[in-house]
Amino acid sequence: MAKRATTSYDVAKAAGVSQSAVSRAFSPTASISDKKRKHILRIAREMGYQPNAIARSMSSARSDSRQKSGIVGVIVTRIQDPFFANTIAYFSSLLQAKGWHMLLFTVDGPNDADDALNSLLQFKIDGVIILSAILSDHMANICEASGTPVMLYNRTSSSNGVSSVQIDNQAGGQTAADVLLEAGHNKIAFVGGFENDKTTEERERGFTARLSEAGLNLHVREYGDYTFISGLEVARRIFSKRERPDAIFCASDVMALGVLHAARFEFGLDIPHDFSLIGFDDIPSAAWPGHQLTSIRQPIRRMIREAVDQLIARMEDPKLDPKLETFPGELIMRTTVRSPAK
Amino acid sequence: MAKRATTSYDVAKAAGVSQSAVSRAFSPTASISDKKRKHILRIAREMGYQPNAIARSMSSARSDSRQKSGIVGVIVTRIQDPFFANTIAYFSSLLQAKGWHMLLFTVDGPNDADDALNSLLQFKIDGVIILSAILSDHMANICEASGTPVMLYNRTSSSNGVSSVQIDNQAGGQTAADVLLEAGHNKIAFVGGFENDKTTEERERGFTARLSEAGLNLHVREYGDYTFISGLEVARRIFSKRERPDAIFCASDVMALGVLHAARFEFGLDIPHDFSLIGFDDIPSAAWPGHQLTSIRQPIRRMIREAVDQLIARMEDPKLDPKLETFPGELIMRTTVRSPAK
DNA sequence: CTTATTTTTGCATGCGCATTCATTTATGCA
DNA sequence: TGCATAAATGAATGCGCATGCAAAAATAAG
Repeated sequence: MAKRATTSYDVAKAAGVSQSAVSRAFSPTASISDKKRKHILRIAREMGYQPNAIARSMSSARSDSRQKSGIVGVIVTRIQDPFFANTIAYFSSLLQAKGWHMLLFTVDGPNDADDALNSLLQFKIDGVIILSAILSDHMANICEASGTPVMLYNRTSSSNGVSSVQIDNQAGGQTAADVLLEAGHNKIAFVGGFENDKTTEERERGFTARLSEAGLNLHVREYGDYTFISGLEVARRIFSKRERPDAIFCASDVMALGVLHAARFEFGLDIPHDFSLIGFDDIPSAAWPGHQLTSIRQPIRRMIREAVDQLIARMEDPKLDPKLETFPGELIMRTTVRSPAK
Repeated sequence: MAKRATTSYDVAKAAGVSQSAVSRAFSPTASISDKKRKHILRIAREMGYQPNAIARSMSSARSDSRQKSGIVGVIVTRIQDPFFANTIAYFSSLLQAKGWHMLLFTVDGPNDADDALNSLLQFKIDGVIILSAILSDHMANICEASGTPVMLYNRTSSSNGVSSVQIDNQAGGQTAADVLLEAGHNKIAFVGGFENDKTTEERERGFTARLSEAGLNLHVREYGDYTFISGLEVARRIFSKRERPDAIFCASDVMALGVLHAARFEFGLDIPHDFSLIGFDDIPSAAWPGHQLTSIRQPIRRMIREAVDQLIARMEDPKLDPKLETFPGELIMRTTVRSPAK
């Protein structure tokens, strides 16, 4: 029992028609009589025949200038992070709803996208989405040359042919500073993700710029790695020192929650009485009753919808120019920042 | 500028060799001189040539009985759930480490796997992993017939050719009951995921069986939908009633955390003084300082490793018989169950 | 009923690669 | 140096499908 899958030839023979007819039966726009199509589809179903998507994309390399695989490559870092998990989930459902498939590639660091992309490109994917990782100009050019549109999500780039969708990190940092300043704080700390991370840098820049305007310097600056654990550790370092800050801005909610848990449950501190805390992203757990974390929300649904629409448009019409879009964050006031009327 | 990708013919011409030579240069086992291989690879790199994986899997349909795409299909429900996000992340990294690619398909309900699989099968994937969804016998047969090994994760099945890896839900439920019984509780509640969900059913069965042995009936039984919000809602229902339970077993940590937050921060209850709480899965946030949730841990690393190894083995040797494996859960005692010496 | 037109249909072909087969070239051994 | 053997090479082929093309069938018009 050779497990060869049934092909269009098998179906053709069984239905007493040509292979072309079978092919046309499965192509909605092809010229074929209704009667014959129905007949073929019936036989095909009986035989459990499904067109081979691989072969299909092979042959479509003829007419089109490029093969169409119906596959979008997605490169992602830190998929276990709730923020990214949500993002992927939404990307996936949107892509799927529009008939695209998703080839997922996880990478360790933001600089590993190149290798992953190379690997993905072998599949002649129709487009790529890169989450929170950077792309070398070299790879961008290769994609451009092969006509593969690239969508950078959470990062931006000036390379040719690269679209991007991201949050306004700098403005978000400014907003955070405004809130803390208005609440009357002056010993303010910043907790970043990685030290040389673009996202962290931008949020920090916006934050410190506004502090400077108010004549303030950062009281402490610490870095974690965007995980809860690292938030915990950063907090332990911060609160073990003699002079504690009276406010902390974390570059991500996940880390902010780490700080919150360490402060409340390990140091017995009261938020916002002992210090104010503000995060970034507004992940679902920021809103949990026991957290009530004030945060800068990313409108991820809108952002992802935009990213997908944009990419699909470019996949369907390669001549379209890429767009670089930036969305504003939204301050979500909860209870971890003390009120100005202190 | 026609954006046709460079092919092995292009490289061959540039290198002054035959197309076969180029193909062989990229095939580690092929017979080709070192000198020529190096030369070809150099030219190929310069031209940005990458073998076309699609075409490669097309042609491999010749010798093998089946095409090899190097792609594993993964069908998953509720990807935004932290438990699943972690699971996917680990699946992805393992698969990738072994040179496989992952075509991800998200489905809404546990019964939607059939459609997804049909869609995936068109890509002549080499294997499928189905997370927490069920597969009809019909589809199982189709996979069997096409020689596509199936791995059911978190579910099991007696269909032909289907492997499975799952936690021992029933034993887990029993353990939870034991812990609560030993702590001296007698007004015990169960909170399930979906009402007709296999996982919930099994955990509940093990749990109530043990309670029965101790001469106890469930004090309350409620169902959510495996989300934090639903845990919150269930807790509100439970604690609004006059007679509150003195212990709650939740079919998942996510819901247990919902219950915990509602109880502590909306009802001002003390855990475990007012009631004991136990969850299932042992997700990372169960261990957060402010939660310290007692739970039944799933050894997901080991389980996933096993699932991947098993699937790969079957993809490489289709004659291997599928295995059905069940792993024991491990009780992780934290602080949400009161100690027996009350 | 004939001719012009439109719709259906099958044949043949190529997408990019891996591989078989026959041939050529390099290597080993006496 | 000569012959046997092994390694390297290129030409040709097919994987399963979509599609251009020409021929056939169906339909419309006269």
